[in-house]
Amino acid sequence: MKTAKQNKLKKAGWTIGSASDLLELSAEEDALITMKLSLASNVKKLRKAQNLTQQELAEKIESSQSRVAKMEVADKSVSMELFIRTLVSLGASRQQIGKVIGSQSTDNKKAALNKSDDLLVSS
Amino acid sequence: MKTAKQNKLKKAGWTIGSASDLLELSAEEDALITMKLSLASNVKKLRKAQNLTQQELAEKIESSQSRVAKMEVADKSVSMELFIRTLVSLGASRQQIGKVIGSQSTDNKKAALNKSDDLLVSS
DNA sequence: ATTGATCATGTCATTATTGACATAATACTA
DNA sequence: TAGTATTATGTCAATAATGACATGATCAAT
Repeated sequence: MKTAKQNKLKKAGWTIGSASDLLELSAEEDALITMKLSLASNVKKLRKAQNLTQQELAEKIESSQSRVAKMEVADKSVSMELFIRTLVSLGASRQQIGKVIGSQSTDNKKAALNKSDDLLVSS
Repeated sequence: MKTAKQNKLKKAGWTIGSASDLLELSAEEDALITMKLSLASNVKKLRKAQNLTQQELAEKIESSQSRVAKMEVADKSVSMELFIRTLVSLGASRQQIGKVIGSQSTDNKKAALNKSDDLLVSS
């Protein structure tokens, strides 16, 4: 329960903010970070499901490959705004995005979208 | 189906972006805006449910009364990030926030949170 | 009507987020 | 072994979002 999420976070540039000794998250920080991790893994999942390269997705959303990469590793420099705009561009509905935000990313592999639904193909 | 949402949007500073003659939203713009409208109305709803003034909420989230006001009218200058941080501060769970994002705001009165649940009291 | 409390709107300097670029690291294929 | 495609990381100038402040607008209650 310790280093699983935390390594990933330190790597992505997150400083586990305010509290005590080291690496203790407030419930609120945790909620935000959990959301971003889930958004990140779902961006990657949807991109791959549509056989897009990061470069191609970048063009679709009028951004750059490097920013897409940062998204997918949940770099702290990427905002909710960008995550969500990207998922929308990938064809995710509000409802699906809602689910992504409300669920865990299962930290590595298993994406949060499609726990019951399955992959959308979009426009 | 025309001026209901659109007046509110123009007032909040939204320029109905790219497309044709006037006031036509792309599906993607619409999704984003719908999310923000729903977030906005739920911030207001939760704040009131906890009998907080905008000023008090502002202190809680370390912001200002004016920014809270802008949130609640879905001003275009407020980001997803702030909406979500605010709801979290008001005690909303990821799941609840997910629901808010996935549902309509019913444009005026009826908030999206608690379609089945009901008001949370938080910390 | 006047006051007092609350909410709305405009502006601005500071900070955060952005796309772009370079370049490193990691696959994948031959 | 390369060689090529794809993804990761660092940096930075440009833009967007922020909190703060001033000032209006609304609404009660007396």
